[in-house]
Amino acid sequence: MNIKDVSVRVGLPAKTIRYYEEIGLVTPDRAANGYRDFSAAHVHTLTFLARARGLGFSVEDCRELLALWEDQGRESADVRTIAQQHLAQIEEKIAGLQDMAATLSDLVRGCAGDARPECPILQGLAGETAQTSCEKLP
Amino acid sequence: MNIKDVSVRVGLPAKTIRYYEEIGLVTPDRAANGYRDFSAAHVHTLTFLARARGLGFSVEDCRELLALWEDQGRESADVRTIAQQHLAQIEEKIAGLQDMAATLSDLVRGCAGDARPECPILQGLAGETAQTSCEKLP
DNA sequence: CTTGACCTTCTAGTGACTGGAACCTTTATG
DNA sequence: CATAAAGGTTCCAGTCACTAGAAGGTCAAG
Repeated sequence: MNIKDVSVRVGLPAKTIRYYEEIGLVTPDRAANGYRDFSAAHVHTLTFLARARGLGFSVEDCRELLALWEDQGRESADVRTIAQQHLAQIEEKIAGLQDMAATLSDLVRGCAGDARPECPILQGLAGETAQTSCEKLP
Repeated sequence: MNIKDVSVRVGLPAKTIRYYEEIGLVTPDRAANGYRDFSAAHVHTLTFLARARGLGFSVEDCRELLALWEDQGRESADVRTIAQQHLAQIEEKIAGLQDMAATLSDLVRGCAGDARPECPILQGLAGETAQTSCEKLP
């Protein structure tokens, strides 16, 4: 199967697939004309990669997961450990973003959004308290 | 003020501050010996940057916000617009991550974490249903 | 035979830094 | 006064995971 068909099937840009070959995540065969030739197994691997990357696993995580995936003798505990670590990271990220969102929406809520130059958002970003006075600056 | 002191004060690595100068976000003076010399205003700008970046604004967002911040005549509506767009982006990200977390924790929950080679996590990542059978593969 | 859609490789750019080398200046200490 | 350390400077290269674009080869349809 040529790269474009694979690309459509697994939902990854052709460029990305070539890149994955470059870094050794897939190694498609080559046809006589030099075109990459992907087997069903390669497509399966790429589907795996697309999904894992979509779930936020880093490429190096993916490499590890792929190795486990292809290793018939691996312990599912290893996989579970990686997944759990990753889950913890995601949850941390979510918490961080929620913090951000809360701060930002506080700032937005305090902002009249009119033509006056006083803007609580900028004041907030500048580290001031969200009041109009500037006298307490350090 | 020398770069290290600024670095400590605003909580940005010296390298980052130099980088911000390179891309034109701050332009500290220079002492006779060639050292960067930061005024209180520069420190204030960097504090602003640290905070805005910490809230996830891109450097280009920051450039825009800085311009608004320094523009006495700007409309607070402009700032509000940027902040709201950003807030929307953050909320999208959170939703995406929550999706991920849900999928992953489903997978983790389904995984015995023992020594058997069947692993629902890998099966899930491979796009299979989380059952032990492989017969329904496309 | 030509057109257009593919394919190939290669180089370079992105964002937002970060690390390291090579060298200069200031300050404290023996 | 010599020296060592702790700071400063510039510049080049690397990170991550692609992405863009150029220059050229190949293939199927009309």
